[in-house]
Amino acid sequence: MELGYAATSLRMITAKAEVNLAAVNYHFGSKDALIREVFERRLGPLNSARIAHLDELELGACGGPLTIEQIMEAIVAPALQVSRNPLGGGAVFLRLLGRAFSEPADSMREILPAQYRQVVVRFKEALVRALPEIPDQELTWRMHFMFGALSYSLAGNDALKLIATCNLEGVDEPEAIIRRLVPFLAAGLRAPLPHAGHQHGVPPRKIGSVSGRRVA
Amino acid sequence: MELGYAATSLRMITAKAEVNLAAVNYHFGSKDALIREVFERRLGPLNSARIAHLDELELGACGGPLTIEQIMEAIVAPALQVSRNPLGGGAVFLRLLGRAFSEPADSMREILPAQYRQVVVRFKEALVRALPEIPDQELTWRMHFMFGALSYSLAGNDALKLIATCNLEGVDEPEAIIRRLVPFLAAGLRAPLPHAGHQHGVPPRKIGSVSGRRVA
DNA sequence: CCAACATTCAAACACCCGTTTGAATCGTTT
DNA sequence: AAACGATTCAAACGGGTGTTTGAATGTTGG
Repeated sequence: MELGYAATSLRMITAKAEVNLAAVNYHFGSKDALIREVFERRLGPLNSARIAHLDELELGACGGPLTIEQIMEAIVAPALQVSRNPLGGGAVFLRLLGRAFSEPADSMREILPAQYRQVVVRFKEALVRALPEIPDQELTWRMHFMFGALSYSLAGNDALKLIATCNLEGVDEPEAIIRRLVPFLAAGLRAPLPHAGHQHGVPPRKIGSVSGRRVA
Repeated sequence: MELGYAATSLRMITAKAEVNLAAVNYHFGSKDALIREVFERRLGPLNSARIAHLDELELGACGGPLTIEQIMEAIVAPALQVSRNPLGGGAVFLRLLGRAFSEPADSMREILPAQYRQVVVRFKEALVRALPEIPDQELTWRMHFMFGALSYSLAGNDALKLIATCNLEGVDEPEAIIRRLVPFLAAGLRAPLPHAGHQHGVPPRKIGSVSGRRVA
């Protein structure tokens, strides 16, 4: 979580765990297999809980579409539960998970899609029903943005803390982050379509047309 | 961009550049100084162009507040210009930049805040004037989300391509990404406040209250 | 109690890292 | 042409990496 996959050595890990270096290769086989195990143990139950939560909500809706807020609750509430339970990983695992989404290591690029495939399919279906006026392609993009903002925020990037002009209260509390993020994302998901007549937004031709040659 | 800072060796870089290994230490001093130079050369002009673009728009607005779309144009248009100019870095630099935001290397955590400080201050001011009804704290968070989603999307994370249920057209074209992202973010920035009064937006008791013990 | 297996451990292995060195080469100037 | 600083280059340096090894130590079942 702190240094990234490549820069974190097994010697650091085994020293912190007060365990012999060879133990990880004996019990897991390799560094790759170790990190894979971590995500299977922590992310597996989290994503199962998300799907279970969605199941409950859809059962309660009696076949009708859910609201965006309900769908996001099914994503977010299980994560908050993890963050509140130090034995199940706690807030530290959520930060690790956030970072994992932009981890360049090959192992991670295999692990995450495998772990999220089911979640993505189920939530996509729910979103399609909740937002019938948004085309499929567009919705996929918006889900992409949603996962991006969520993972990025949970990662709690230290670089961006320094960017903030005022002290952000609760940067380290997932609950505070999510309370702010959910309305933001819900509004984004519901955004009017760019080319759908009524909203002029930014004319596509105009974007990038103002000269940027004033660069110092 | 492909492997992250730690996993990319100077031997890979110098081999690709068909240059002697010692050249980077001779001309730059260290690996850290090399990557710092890359960002000063590419990100410096980009952020200067963003500020210049914002200046022009504010000049045209005659002291009145800008629209969200205009503000986002000032952020996005210079980036698109970079992406269209291979000599100035091209789309590859935008992807590198996106990744840099979640790069755990120490050097990066110094470089980015330094490069973005001015940009953040100016755009924050513009947003405060465009959205007077949003409290300062909330707006800082939303800017945070905005930068997060922007960097994440530009990074073009391969992991998430596999998550997509349908083929995303234009994943590799910054223009296509941004055309989709801007309305999403604009709507997010304008989102109604979770609670008209003060703090506790979503009642904490409700979110996450559905039992998650069904976890498999 | 002892054989048989499972685990721990210190040491070594082969390899890659960023950086340094000192000689060879290049370009320019006197 | 000679001298001199700037650059290139192959080689080496010290150190860190993931992984393997083989002996020592636990732990369990007959």
